[in-house]
Amino acid sequence: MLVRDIRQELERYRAICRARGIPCTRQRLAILEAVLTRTNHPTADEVHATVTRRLRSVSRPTVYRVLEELVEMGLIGKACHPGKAVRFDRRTDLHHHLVCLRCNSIIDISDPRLDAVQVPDTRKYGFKVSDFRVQLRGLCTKCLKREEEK
Amino acid sequence: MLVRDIRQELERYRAICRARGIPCTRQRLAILEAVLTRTNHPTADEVHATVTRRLRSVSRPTVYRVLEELVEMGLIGKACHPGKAVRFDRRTDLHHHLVCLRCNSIIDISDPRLDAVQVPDTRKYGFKVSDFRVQLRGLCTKCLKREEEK
DNA sequence: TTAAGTGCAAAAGCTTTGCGGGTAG
DNA sequence: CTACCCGCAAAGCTTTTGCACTTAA
Repeated sequence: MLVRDIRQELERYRAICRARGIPCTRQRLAILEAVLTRTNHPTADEVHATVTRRLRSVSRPTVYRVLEELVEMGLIGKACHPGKAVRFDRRTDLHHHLVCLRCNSIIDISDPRLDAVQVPDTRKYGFKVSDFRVQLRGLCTKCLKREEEK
Repeated sequence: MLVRDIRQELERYRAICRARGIPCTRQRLAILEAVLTRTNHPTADEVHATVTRRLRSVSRPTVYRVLEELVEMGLIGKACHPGKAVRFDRRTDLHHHLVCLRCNSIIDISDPRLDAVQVPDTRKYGFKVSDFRVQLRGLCTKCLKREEEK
């Protein structure tokens, strides 16, 4: 993500906070910036590590609380993955994922043909679809290499 | 899954164990059966609860170990989801998921149009795709209802 | 018989909660 | 000034590890 776009997102966040009467603290801004700056799909703990590099003594509970709040606000998303720690996604627009079944890492991909998926009727499940992701599952470079070494 | 199919899968498991010289214990059979019998996508803990109903005193570590082993063998899969506890999937064939972003529940769906997704070239990422899932994300019946009540 | 599997206990890893002091508006 | 946020500590879940005993083949 470009520095310009990150600034813009942070400004948008400030506006939303003002509108809702939520205090826009240094911690909140640093946490959002940490997610937007990353190119992968970090866990809460990884975000915490990034944030504390700049702003010492931001606590883990605050990171968890704020990340959840940012998801609620729709500024970031949660990524679907096969592992155990929740992973966050700086992108909320239509895009897709390469998911490594060995190390659970996720890589973003964009492809117009994947965007063109026809969402089927899910009314019989009582389920309301808001968006979709195509997950291409397999092995990433690292895990592939380790596999070959065996 | 039909009782007949479950029997068949268990038999297949026995054969694989024999071939590999792995002891086919009561615990292993009970754990595989527990996953195959469920219609949802249980966590390891939920599998443990199901198993201990029949076979008292199967330990949690055993459930975790065996589930991982079954995934390695390709008899069951892991489901991608936005939550924190790993979820298992009795189906390993091509199918897709409705994923609730509120409660992380997963519902299987089959749709020929979703199966027809054209997998793009991922060589530039060094990533080897083995299969794919389309994840339709949104809110399940329960969470939708709770949302309306607010 | 014997190699491997299992249960137990404990530790490690991830996430949430409650509360008193601190701070943005 | 005041309501809300934050850090701390502690608890709660989820998963893994090491070891001695048991068991399938």
